[in-house]
Amino acid sequence: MLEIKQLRADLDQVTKTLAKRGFTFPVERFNALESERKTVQTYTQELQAKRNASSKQIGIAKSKGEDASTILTEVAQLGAELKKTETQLEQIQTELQKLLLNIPNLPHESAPVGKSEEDNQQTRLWGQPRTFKFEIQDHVSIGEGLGLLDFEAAAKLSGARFSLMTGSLARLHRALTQFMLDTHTQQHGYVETYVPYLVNQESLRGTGQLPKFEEDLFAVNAGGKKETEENHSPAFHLIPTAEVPITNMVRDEIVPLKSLPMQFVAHTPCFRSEAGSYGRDTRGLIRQHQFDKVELVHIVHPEHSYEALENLVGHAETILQKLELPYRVMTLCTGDMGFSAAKTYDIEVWLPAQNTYREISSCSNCEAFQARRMQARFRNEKGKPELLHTLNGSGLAVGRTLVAILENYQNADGSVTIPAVLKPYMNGLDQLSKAGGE
RNA sequence: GGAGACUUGGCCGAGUGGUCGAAGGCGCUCCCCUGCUAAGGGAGUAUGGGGUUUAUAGCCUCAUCGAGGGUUCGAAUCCCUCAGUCUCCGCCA
Repeated sequence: MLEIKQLRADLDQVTKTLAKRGFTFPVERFNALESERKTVQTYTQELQAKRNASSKQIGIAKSKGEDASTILTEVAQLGAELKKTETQLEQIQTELQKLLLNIPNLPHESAPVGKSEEDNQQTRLWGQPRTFKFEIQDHVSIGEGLGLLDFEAAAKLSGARFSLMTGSLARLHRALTQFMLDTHTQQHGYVETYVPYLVNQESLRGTGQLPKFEEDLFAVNAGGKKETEENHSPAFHLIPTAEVPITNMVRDEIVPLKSLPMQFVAHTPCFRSEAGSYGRDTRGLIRQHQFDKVELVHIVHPEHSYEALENLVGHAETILQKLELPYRVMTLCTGDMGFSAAKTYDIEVWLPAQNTYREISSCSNCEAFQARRMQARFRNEKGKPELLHTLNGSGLAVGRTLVAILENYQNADGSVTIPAVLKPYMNGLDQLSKAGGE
């Protein structure tokens, strides 16, 4: 959410900046609502002040044993008018709030201006894609060939966009998350957290998934219960990323200055409906309704958030470097960034079978955008509450990392070499092979 | 699932219809006193919004005592709904 004061003071600039990401700010509607709000609010508050003063008079009079009936009848007449104008004010503010909640964050000035994916800028390139002397397979053929990956079974259990892994492949998946968590907690100073996978609407509004992106989520109700009657909304949503529960830890909090910066890491499953991506990445593990991710979140002082963003990306990159997987870092252009982000780096890993780099991590500085929605603050140097800056990034998407390992570490005989850093997590196993089904 | 108790400011805790945004205590900040320490004295100490303003200064004002609704001229106090916490019983991994 943007600061309404900024909109009032500098609407032109805001509109221009938002245009960079292809968003058209509803200027006329905003101005109309704002001026209406101002009149109605001022009037309402005048009436309220009058009522409060008179009620106080009545109290004083009664305590002295005097007669208060004159004032009483006077105030009684205020009632209806007040109720009317209060209702009106509430409606206007709801409308304004709705408008504000649907406006994306302002892109940072360092974000390259552009329309789509095409305009993203390559910022770093690491590692050299391996050259294969044999006909390579994609991760689906490799996994299925080894008898460790079964999409048919997954489809039977749940449907499309689910997967089932068994034996050493399932273990490799687990090994990856352990390795990531250990690296981040032991080498990068993150606090490990275990979080709820079902969250309420306030949390989703806080990080920006609601109200605009409800169709991307899975909604959940307690057994037998339908949507609650009042607002027709489900009790919970499954988290689309651990960013939601972790970041919302500071919602409605004023944290002491000395507790900053905070760095949290959590491993969770993520659930996404993938509405609007029909037909895209239908094969394999790339785009699933359920996938695991190790998520990194920073809660920081506003002055240090861009420094924190660089660190965050670096932490995610470390994982790929240790796994010796080639990747590149892309700075997303204004048109390709997510709703809440002011600046985003994507890390893309090399996938030989697709002969391209694919997103495996997305690291964003949301500045105060989420904090303002969440009322997440800290007590600054002057002792005043001030909005925090929040950042999040994948470190990394586990399923896609698994895909990258299968494809980059594949051998001519269909086996897959286990990356050196993962061996300790695999009980010393060297490779995934048909016999290695455990 | 059943029965009961409860939810007030950073913390503890008073407050059952009226000058209550809220006594008192602790903590914290500043000042004074005491040559250190201990003790003592004084002042201050919630958050969000609106108006005014060059101003995140000041002034005026509104809202907030778990959340939402209601009764009333007036609600922390009364009524309803929901959420959460605690105790006991049942069930369960």
